[in-house]
Amino acid sequence: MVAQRSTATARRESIRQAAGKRFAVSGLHGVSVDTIAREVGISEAYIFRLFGSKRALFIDVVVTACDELTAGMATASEGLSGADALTAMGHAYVALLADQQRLLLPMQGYAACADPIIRQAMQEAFGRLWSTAARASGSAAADVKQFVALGMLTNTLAALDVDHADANWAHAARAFIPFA
Amino acid sequence: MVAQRSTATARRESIRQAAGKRFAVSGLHGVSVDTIAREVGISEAYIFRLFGSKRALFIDVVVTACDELTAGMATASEGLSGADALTAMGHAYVALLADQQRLLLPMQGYAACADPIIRQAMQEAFGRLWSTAARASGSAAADVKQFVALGMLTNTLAALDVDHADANWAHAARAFIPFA
DNA sequence: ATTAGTTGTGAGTACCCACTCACACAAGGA
DNA sequence: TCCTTGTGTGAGTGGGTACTCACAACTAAT
Repeated sequence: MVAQRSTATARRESIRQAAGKRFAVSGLHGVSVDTIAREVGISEAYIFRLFGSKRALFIDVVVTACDELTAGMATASEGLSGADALTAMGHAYVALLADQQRLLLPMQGYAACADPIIRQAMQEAFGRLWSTAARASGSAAADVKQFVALGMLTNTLAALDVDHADANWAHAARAFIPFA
Repeated sequence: MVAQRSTATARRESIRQAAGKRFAVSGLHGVSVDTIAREVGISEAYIFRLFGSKRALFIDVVVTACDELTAGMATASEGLSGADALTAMGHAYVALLADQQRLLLPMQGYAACADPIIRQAMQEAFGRLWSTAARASGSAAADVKQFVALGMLTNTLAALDVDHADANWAHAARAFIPFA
């Protein structure tokens, strides 16, 4: 019973899509490989053939999400510097942020850092993000840290689903979001 | 074979200790109730008797950690207001932060927010933290958000174990920490 | 048509998990 | 002495989990 043949490359991509969606909300240990396989419409065994292990798939997906954020910010700040660059990156961040998955995946990556191999990968990805922000903005280290900190707060608010929460603090938190 | 009798209250407390330690690094799904039970030196069954479910234990431990942070900040800022209050709370945060567990537990709570019951509890705990910061500092909403954002960044850096990382961005990140 | 390479799976294996329940042991009061 | 109350567990149950492997089916080139 073979529904539809595909190339390994294309399969890998649909697996990444489904895995990203699931890992983002449930984390590494909150979803089984079989669940992801069913969503893609293939067998569990084939995921292991294509990615080797659940951990490898997780790292692939999470690091990609981080690097997309980094790349988006680098593009946005091209030709700018200092506060202008940070503002531009902030806008880029907000634009990417419409897709909550991109915020939740890094957070699930941080949460899974008990595993040394995942931690190593996350340190590198976070380092690229930080360095990109630092390079673009010039030398104002304090601004960079505030910028990255706002990003982390945004991740947290996404996890808390503050958009659908109704409380005083939630309104206050939402109000800040377009952080330029 | 009964090693040592104890009161339920005391048992609950040692379970919270062990569970906090494990949940902090591995998250809700990264550790089994049996592992925690062995660490305490009791049977798995007794944990379920005392806490009802793994989720209830997780919420208990994580929300307690959040509220300890909140309480610490409230105490530190007593009698102060505005920037002074935020500075005092920052110092209090740094003091509590020596125990990384207290930072990692909230983050594991955010990461587990796919579960609506956990999300509800985390929203409330986060709301108390935010409101406390807001009340203490007066009305400068922007400052409050920056303050909370730095806290979130600190959580992330703890997860990444930046203290033991050796890279340019890691040095820069560490440099900021005593954020007054 | 045969071969060789790639895509894909069914059926495991060996173990782990949250949770339950009937029951045991201890201690104080009547 | 019995009885109640609270502390504690052994032995499950039913289902899940990551991962493996022998093998099938399709495709393209010779």
